[in-house]
Amino acid sequence: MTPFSVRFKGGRDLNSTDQKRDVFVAIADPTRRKLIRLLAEGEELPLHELTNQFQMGRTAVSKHLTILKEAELVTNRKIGRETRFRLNPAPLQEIKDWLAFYEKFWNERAILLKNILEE
Amino acid sequence: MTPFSVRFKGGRDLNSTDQKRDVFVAIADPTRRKLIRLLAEGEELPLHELTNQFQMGRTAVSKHLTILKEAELVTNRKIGRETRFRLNPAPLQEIKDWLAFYEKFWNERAILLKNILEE
DNA sequence: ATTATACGACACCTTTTAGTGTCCAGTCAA
DNA sequence: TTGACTGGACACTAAAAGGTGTCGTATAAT
Repeated sequence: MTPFSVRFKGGRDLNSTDQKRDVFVAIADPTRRKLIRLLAEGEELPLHELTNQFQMGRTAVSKHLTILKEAELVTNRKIGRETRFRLNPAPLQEIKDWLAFYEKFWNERAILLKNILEE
Repeated sequence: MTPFSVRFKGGRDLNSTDQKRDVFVAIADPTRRKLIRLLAEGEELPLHELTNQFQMGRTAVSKHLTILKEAELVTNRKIGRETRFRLNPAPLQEIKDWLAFYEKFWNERAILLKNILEE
């Protein structure tokens, strides 16, 4: 193991580990959904303040935030000694689009059920 | 009366060990999303036919279907020697509701961005 | 009656996930 | 300057996830 293992996956630009996470995976974890909720309400929050809202340690929360960041659901910047996080809801659009496709199926189903009941 | 179990939102339901899976987790896996897609298009499909659509073995597909079933996204019944699966899109409503809450945030954000651009 | 198909139930393996604790470096406050 | 916050970077671990192969048993086909 090299001390600084640089791994670009597909010719990514920039320095940081831009792992490109699946949004579906990102929102699958309840802790991460709670983080999203907190950031939606709290505008911009530092790590330690977010950590206060959980029973787990700072490291764990930080990791969750990293995953959210990789899914681009969150951005962060350093202010003094703290790192403040902000929600970016845009990637949720993908979920919405995915759902939209199936919406017609549960409408069809509802109509079907209604017809059956009317017989 | 349908031969397979009818389910309601909060109500208890019939025989099996209903593990109650998180819908968010259920849709996090791409294989399971593809299964949902196939079942949406295919009405009612047996396991072996679903398995044909993947490179993995039958056992793996079956496990994914179990998870979908535990999330109540899928129902199944035995016809002769085959087990046929059917989509139940209803639980997707939970995802939709969850998204709806954040929709206002990305609208606010869009408005904010628009205002900035107009300056 | 025999053979092929479909699938549940296991046992098993590897990788990922979600958490921990420790160490070190900036930053702020006294 | 000293000392307390804040958090990044590891190293490590237990459990869950996602696969595999095999065996036994209904069912269907010949």
